[in-house]
Parts: sequence; structure tokens; C-alpha cells
Amino acid sequence: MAATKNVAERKRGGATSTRRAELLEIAATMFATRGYAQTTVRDIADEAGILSGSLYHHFASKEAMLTEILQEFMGGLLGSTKRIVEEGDDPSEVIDRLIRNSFETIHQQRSEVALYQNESAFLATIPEFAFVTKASLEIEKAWLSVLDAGCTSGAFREDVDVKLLYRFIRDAVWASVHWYKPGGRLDHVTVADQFIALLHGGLRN
Amino acid sequence: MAATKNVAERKRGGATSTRRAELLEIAATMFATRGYAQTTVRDIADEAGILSGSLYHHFASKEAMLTEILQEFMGGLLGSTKRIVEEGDDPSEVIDRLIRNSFETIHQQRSEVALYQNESAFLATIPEFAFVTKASLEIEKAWLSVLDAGCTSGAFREDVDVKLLYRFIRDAVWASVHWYKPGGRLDHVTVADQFIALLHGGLRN
Amino acid sequence: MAATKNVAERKRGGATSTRRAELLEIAATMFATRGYAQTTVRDIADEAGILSGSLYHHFASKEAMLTEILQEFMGGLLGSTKRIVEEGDDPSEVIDRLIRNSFETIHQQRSEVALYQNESAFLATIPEFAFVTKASLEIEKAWLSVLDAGCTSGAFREDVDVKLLYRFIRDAVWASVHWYKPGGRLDHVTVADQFIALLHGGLRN
Amino acid sequence: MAATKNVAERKRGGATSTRRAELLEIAATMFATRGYAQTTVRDIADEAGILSGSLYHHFASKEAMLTEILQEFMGGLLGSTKRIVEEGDDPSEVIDRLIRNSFETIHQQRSEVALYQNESAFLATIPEFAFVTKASLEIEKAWLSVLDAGCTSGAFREDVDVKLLYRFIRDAVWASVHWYKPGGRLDHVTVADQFIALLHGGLRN
DNA sequence: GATGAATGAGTATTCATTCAT
DNA sequence: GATGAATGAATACTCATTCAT
Repeated sequence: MAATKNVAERKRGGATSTRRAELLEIAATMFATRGYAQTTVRDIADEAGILSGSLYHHFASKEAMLTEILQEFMGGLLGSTKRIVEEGDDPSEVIDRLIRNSFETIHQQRSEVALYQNESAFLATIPEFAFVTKASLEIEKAWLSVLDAGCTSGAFREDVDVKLLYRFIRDAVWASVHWYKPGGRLDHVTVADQFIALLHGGLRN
Repeated sequence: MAATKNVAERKRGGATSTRRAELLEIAATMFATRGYAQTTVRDIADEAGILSGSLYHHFASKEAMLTEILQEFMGGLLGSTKRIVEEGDDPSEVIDRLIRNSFETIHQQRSEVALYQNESAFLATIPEFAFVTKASLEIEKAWLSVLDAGCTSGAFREDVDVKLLYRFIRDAVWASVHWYKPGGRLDHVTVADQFIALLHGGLRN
Repeated sequence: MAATKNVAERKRGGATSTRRAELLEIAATMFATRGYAQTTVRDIADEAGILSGSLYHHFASKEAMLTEILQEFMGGLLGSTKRIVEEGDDPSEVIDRLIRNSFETIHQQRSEVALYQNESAFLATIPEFAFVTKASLEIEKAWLSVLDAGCTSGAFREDVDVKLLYRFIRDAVWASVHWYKPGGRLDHVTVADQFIALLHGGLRN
Repeated sequence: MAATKNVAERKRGGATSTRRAELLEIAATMFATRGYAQTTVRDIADEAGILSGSLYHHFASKEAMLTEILQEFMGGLLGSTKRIVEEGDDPSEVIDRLIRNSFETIHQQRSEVALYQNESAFLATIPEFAFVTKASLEIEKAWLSVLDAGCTSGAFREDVDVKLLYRFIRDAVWASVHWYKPGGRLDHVTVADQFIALLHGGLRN
């Protein structure tokens, strides 16, 4: 039956990328849940129903799989971040949109976000993954530009260090990937709403 | 039986436990920086200036080292958390003290905090480390009791889910272990001050 | 049955055998430069611009390629050697012609000679390649008959063991494949001339 | 029984190097007979009676074993070569001594010589083994200085290119490692004698 | 307390080969 | 003739752990 499916897909033209994409999906999920180093090539192959050696027909190495996953993810996130910042006007509204975009990303790309959250420290030490750190910094720059604008315009409080501000928001938002369950009590839009409310107004009643 | 022996040694205090403490310190630092799974017994032994096999005179296994490190850490954190909650009265003040205590802990036990942050997901899957999850839940319970009290008393806003509230605070606070550098631009007291200010008043000017 | 098919194809001549020859040429060059075991089927296929699996339309196995290359080479060398020995008369002249023929072969079939030089020890251990050892021995017999004749006729010195004599000549001549560069400072005819001069007259002035 | 042996040796002080030396001996023999790439770490371990992983207690890698073997061998050969050239006076006599030294080396370090003969082309392509090529070149320089001196003094014929001369001698001599069997019909001294006779006087009677 | 040698199970990767399409 | 996916066996190397000395 897998064969029939492939035939259909091959006719559509996306033959090559189909199998690769499937395997990358599996790899991403496993990397996210057990950690990159703790996931063996055999784990991935088992899940895909092939032998571990056969993975090397599709990817040059385990690292190459990680690279491909992260490159697409970081690229997408950086793109959406920049777009929101460039298209927006009011700092407060832009921040809200960035936050909503983050929770949306957590909702739709759970594995990739978790993977990034768990491994970024490790990746930062490997030259081949410099692109991850680079993208992170560009994203930070985009956020900081908005926060700076908000402070300058008087919309945001100025007694808190902007970099600190960014880190608190970033960490609180992205860490939610560890506890957020799609289909759970709170959906990602509600979570975003509540976070935004808390952030703007503070804890005080 | 290893346990009885250890107890005996601990009671003797002196040289033996000093060496143990040294080794645990080294292990904690390495576990924190490279990750538990990525740290080899040989790494630790090398750093301690002995052969890897010799470590087994002090500890039953690599896991035993991790257990010992986390048991002490979780015990201490749970203790201080409970003490603050019990001794305090005003929810707002108690929350502040809990936050300050967290940043203080990050400052003084960086390795242990980082270790806990990095490995807790992995540890949650291992029965032997159930005590970690258990302590985490007790700590959560203590925080939630304070937040609940604050909401009930009208001190804290009530439109945000309390559990969500706790998670946002917890994640923003503890994640700072990844970027906080002692002796850096901002000391841990300032960081705590600013976080508290932001939390209470919100971003809005 | 693969054999019959190949025979059939060979008789057709044309495109099929041309492609085979091309592939064998590529294989021979790679076997010679990196060694048989170190050359992967994929290396050969890459160089030929096809996928590794496709090579199996032309050859039954990697070993079959080696067999075909060596069979042709050993056959040719044995043939020319025998011809020279049979057609010649004066031992000294025949030896010279054999030597010139060797250097000519090195010049024109560098890959095959290098391949044979590098792998003959390994091949000697494999039953399938007994034909290589057999041809080598026949070539040796041909040379020895000439050297023996020269000793008997008084043309060559008799104080040196004939087998030893043969080996020294053979090794000095064929090893030149490792340093001889066509188009270099010395062409193969000059090299042959100088070797012959040295061999006959010796080092002494 | 191996244990008792080790104890005895340990008392002599050569404990560490003893086991290493044994393993290197085994490795050298296997590298020489099957080739470096064709010898598996498991082959060596099997022969040593341990598991393959245990080899890594003694050596960092398979390559490290090869390095150690070749470093000692090349060092020794370069040393003896230089000594003979420096101590000698008459070119003809020095050449003889160099040749005798080579056959002596083949006799006493068969594995190392065979290894060097078989792998030097491959090693030349690996930066880590540049020391091998370097030593080879220094040895060549030493030989060439003697051959040059002989040509200048009129002792040796001048119509043959000196570099060519060197290569013919070198290849004929060292290639004998492939057929020389200690304890065979001809001992290494006789082989050396006959080669020297042939070299000086030539084939002509 | 420490050494040094070894175990054994695992880990990423390689590669000749097969085969349906 | 060629592709693309897969096999299966092997390969170098890792590492927590054991144990006699």
C-alpha cells in the first residue's frame, strides 16, 4: 500500500522529496522527544520501517538530517519574524503579533521548536551549526528593534533593561513547548491571549 | 550495602566525604555544561586526575552521581521554597521572595540548576528519578498556593489561568540560568528586581 | 549464463561493448590509483555518470570487472612475452627486447600494470584469480629459459642464481610504474635504454 | 599464565610498553600481510586474544597503531642509512654497506618493510603520514650523495641518470621483501652478495 | 584509594548487491 | 539501460562497568 501511495505521489512530481520529507518528519519527532544525541540512527530507521544503513541512501549523515530540519525551521521563523516587524507599525501591536506567531509556531511545529530549545546550547558549540546561532541573533535583533521603539515612543516602561525584557519574554514563550499539549485544556490562541494580557498589564490587579 | 557504607563514611566526615564532594562538584559542572549523557565517566575522572575505573570506589555508578547531586539540590530548593511560603504572609511579598530565592539559587548553584533545567524532561522518564518530578510538583504546589491566595485576596489579577501564570514565571526565571553570567553586566539581585518590577507592573508604561 | 550473454554482446560489437570498454577503462584507472578494495562501485559509477546499481547491467560484480581487466592484461603480456622469446635467438638480444616490451607496456597500460603490481599479492590468495598467478609463472618460465640459455652459452655471468637474477630484473623494471610519468623528463625508451645499459655493463666504470 | 608473565615483566619495569609492543607486533604482521585497510581492528584483537574494543585502551585508533609502527621503522632506517653514509669513505664500499643494510633490514623487520612497501603510495596522500614521505626523501638524498660522489670520482659509470640508478637499485632491493623467506634456500647475506656482484659487474660475462 | 587491562553492548557509517519500476 | 530504494553484513570506535593487583 505504501507502494501505491508512492506511485501516486511520484506522478505528481514530488517523488524524491516525499520519502525524504517522511524520514525528516520522523527524525524531527525523535530528536525532539529523546534529544539528538540520544536518538540513534537505528531508532529513526526502525520507526521508518527500514534498516539503519538504508537511511544513508537519503541523507549523508545523522547530522545532515538535523541540519536540514533546522535550516528549514530557522529560515521559516526568521522570515515570519522579519515580515511581522517590517509590516507592523505600532510597537505594542507588533509585539503581540510576534508573540502570537511564536505560540502558533509552537502549535504547528512542536518537534522543531522543542528540538531547537533543547539543542541550541549544544549546537552553538559546533561550527557547522553556526547558522542556527546566526538566525537566533537576527531574530533577537528584530524583537529588540520593536521593544526599543516601544520604549522610545513611551508605550513601554523604560526602567527595565530591554535585553532582559526580551529574554524574559522569549524564555517564557518558547519554554511553553515543554508543557503545551495541542488539544489540551487551553488552546494556543488562549495561551497567547493570556500571556499577552499578563505581559502588558502585569500581575497586579 | 553501598548505602550503609556511604552513611558510615559521611558520619566520619573528613577526607572521604571531602573527596566525594569534590568529585560531585566536578561531575555537576560537566553534566551541566555538556549534558549528562554526553559526559563520560572518563571525562569526570580526567578532570579529577584519576582513572575512570577509580571513580567506582566513590560511587556505584554514573547515575548514582547524578542522583546524589539532584537529591541534594532538589531537597534544598524544596526546603527553601516551603520555608518562604510558610513564613510569609502577604502573597505579593511571598512571590517576590520566591523569585529572589530562585535567582539567588541560579547564582549560587548554577551547575545544579542548569543540570536540572536540561535533564528534567529526560529524568521524568526514568523511575529512579521520580523523586525529581515529585519535588518539582511539591514546589509547584507551594507556588500555586501563594498565587491562589493572591487571586483570592484580590491582589493579583484573576483573568489569567493560575497554572499558566506559574509556568510563565517559572520558565522565565529558571531559563535565565542559560544566559546569566556571574560578574557580568547585571548581577542576580538586579535581574531579580527588574523581573519583579516587570511582573507586577507589566510592560505598559 | 551471464557468460553466454556477454559473448553474444561482444559479437555484436558496437555500442554495447564500447560502453563496457569505457566502464572497464574507468574501473582500471581507479583500481590502479586507489587500490581495488578502496575503490567503491559507487566511485566507478559516479565517474561514469550513472548510479552504482546500474553498473550491474554491464558486469555481474565488482570482482568481475577486475577479472576482465586482468584477464585481458595478463593474456596480452603473456602473449607478447612468449612471442619475443620464441622469435628471438640471441639471449642477450631477447632479454633486451623483453625489457623494452615491459617498459612499453608500462607506458601504454599504466593502470593495468599498477593494478597488477599493487594487487597481485592479494589476488594470489583468491582462487578465482589463480589465472593471474598462473600467467605470472608462465612469464617467469619464459624469462628463465632465456636467462638460462644466456648462462649456458657463456653470454651471461654464472655466479648469480638465475632465479634471483630474474627477480631483480623483474622488480626493478615493473616497479618503475610507480614513478614513471609519461611526458616527464625521461621517456620510456630512454628509461629502457639506461636500464639495459646498467644491467649489461654494471655500475662499475 | 599470561598474568604471571606480566607480573614478571612489570617488575622489570617494562610493564606498559610490553603489552603495547606485543599488540604493535601483531598489528604490524597483519598490516603487512593483508594490507592496512584490509586488516580490521577485530582481526588484530582476535589475534591478541582480546575484544576489538579493548584495543582502544592501548591505542587511540587503528591509524595510531600504524603511525607508531612506521615512526619507529622509518626513524631506524633513516638513522642507519645516515650513519653508514657519514662513516663511510669510498662510494663503492658505502653503496655495498647500504645494500647489505637494506637486506639485513628486510631480514629482521620483514613486516615493517612489507608494510612500508605496500602502503607508502597510500600514505603519501594522507597529511598525518607526511613524516613517512619526508624520511623517504632524506634516505634518497643520502643514497644520491653517495652515487653522485661515485660518479664524480670516476668509480661509477656516468652514462646513466643518477636518480634512475637509485630507483632501480632501491626497487630491486626492497621488492625482495615479497619473495624473501628467512630460512629459505638463500639467506639474506647471500642474496645481498649476489645483488652487489650483479650491480657492480653487470650481467655480461 | 588507585591502576591498568579488559568486557560487552552499542553507535554511526560504509558498501556490494538486489530488484521493482 | 537506468533509477531509486532498500538490504545485510561489516567496520572503526565509544563507553559504563568490572576486577585482579
